[in-house]
Amino acid sequence: MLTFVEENYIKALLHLSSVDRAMTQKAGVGTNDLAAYLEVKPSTVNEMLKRLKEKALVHHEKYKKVTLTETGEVIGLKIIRKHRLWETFLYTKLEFDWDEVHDIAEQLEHIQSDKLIERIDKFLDYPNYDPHGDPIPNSEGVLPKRDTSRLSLIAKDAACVMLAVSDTSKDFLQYLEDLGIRIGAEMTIVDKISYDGSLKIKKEGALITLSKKVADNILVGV
Amino acid sequence: MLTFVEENYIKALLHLSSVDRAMTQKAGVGTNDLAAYLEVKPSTVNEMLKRLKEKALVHHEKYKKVTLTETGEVIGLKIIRKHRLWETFLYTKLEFDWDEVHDIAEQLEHIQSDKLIERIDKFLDYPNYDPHGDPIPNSEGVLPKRDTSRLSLIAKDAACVMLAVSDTSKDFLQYLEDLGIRIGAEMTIVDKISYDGSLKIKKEGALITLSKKVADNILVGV
DNA sequence: TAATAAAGTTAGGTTATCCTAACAAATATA
DNA sequence: TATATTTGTTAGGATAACCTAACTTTATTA
Repeated sequence: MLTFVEENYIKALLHLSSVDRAMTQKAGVGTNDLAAYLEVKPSTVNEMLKRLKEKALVHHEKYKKVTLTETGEVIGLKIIRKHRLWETFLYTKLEFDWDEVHDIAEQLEHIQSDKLIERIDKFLDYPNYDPHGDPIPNSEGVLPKRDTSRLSLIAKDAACVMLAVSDTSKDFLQYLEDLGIRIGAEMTIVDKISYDGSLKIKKEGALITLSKKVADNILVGV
Repeated sequence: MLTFVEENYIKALLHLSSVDRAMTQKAGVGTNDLAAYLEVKPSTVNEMLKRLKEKALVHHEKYKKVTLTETGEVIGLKIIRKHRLWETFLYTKLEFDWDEVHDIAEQLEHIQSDKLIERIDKFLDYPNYDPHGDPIPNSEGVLPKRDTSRLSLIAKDAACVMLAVSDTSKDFLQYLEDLGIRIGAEMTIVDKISYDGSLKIKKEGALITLSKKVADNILVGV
């Protein structure tokens, strides 16, 4: 049985290594990056890594990068599963907004009961994606797969549909909400400004201008 | 903000002092009793009481009994409210059995979000009693009141309806389940055996014999 | 490649929560 | 009421998770 804090380290490692994996090939995570992400000091991380290594949840050699073991990754995926199922529950059953669910799910994801999470899954009718469009691992830890692309990379005049966001900060989510941009929205790229990478889209007849930063964090399918 | 453990001490104090209050007048709780209930050593309790006193949650003087302050009691009632609402959620929405809900609710009751608990309350349509018949404090901490009596104290030939249990152990709850005795069941006392205090009841035409211990833990209304 | 900067580690300290063992006060009983 | 028993407290120690400060290794760059 892992502590609350140990679970957070595992989850952080999974998060940081898949962020990485998207660009490079599976580099492992640095002590400092992990410390920054968890908002603790590197020495604290070091100590914890020692413990996680003893528990065979991470690979770690002095002065090298950290990676999760097979076991560590399975545990991490289970926590992600719980987090995303709870978010979905809060959003669909309790009518929370999509920018409110993350913080509460951060707490709920640590509840220990396999039976509970399977019942929640059933209660929600086995959803594949959470309110931010993130995939929910099934009970075996397998993620549903689908192709997504950053909106900023879509060609001019192409049509696409919004599938997910890659930033779940309140600021960003509330901004999208204000613009009426939500998951499932269909849009067409009307223009791309090469100067600053911003783009103009058409959604339900309306024209909207989005900065590159915003367009980078919107994931779409074609 | 209280820690998980501090919350458990408050809840234990509330529980032990209301158990007491039922018999005497409001005696306060002893260090040893609290330690036994929480399954820690008296010295640990002592240390914690010092901290809770600093936070103005308990009254405590050396070698005397402990009582909750006004603030402490309000906090305790809030935790009880959360516990019982979660139990009700698990029972009515996720189809858990009444002997399964307690352990999971012990974890869920520590989730910090007023909005969440109010939404759960609404989702359940503002229940007054949990699956064991225990009253759920409202958002002001006020308990719904009603008269109950131990089944063991009901007169021969009297009819009554089961309202609650005063023991929520798995053993007891499963035994009642097996006997088909559940909340809302109507029954009549057919016979009382003075030798051992056991009694014979009639429920839906069937005769059932209950030990004094069992009858003590069934709460009924007339 | 040598110097500097960045990243990672170690040593020693703090707090919350637990423990055991020894002691003190209060209560029960002979 | 004197003694024994129960109840409550104190002292000192352990572990998890954090910290700062000093140090070592690796990476960068002049």
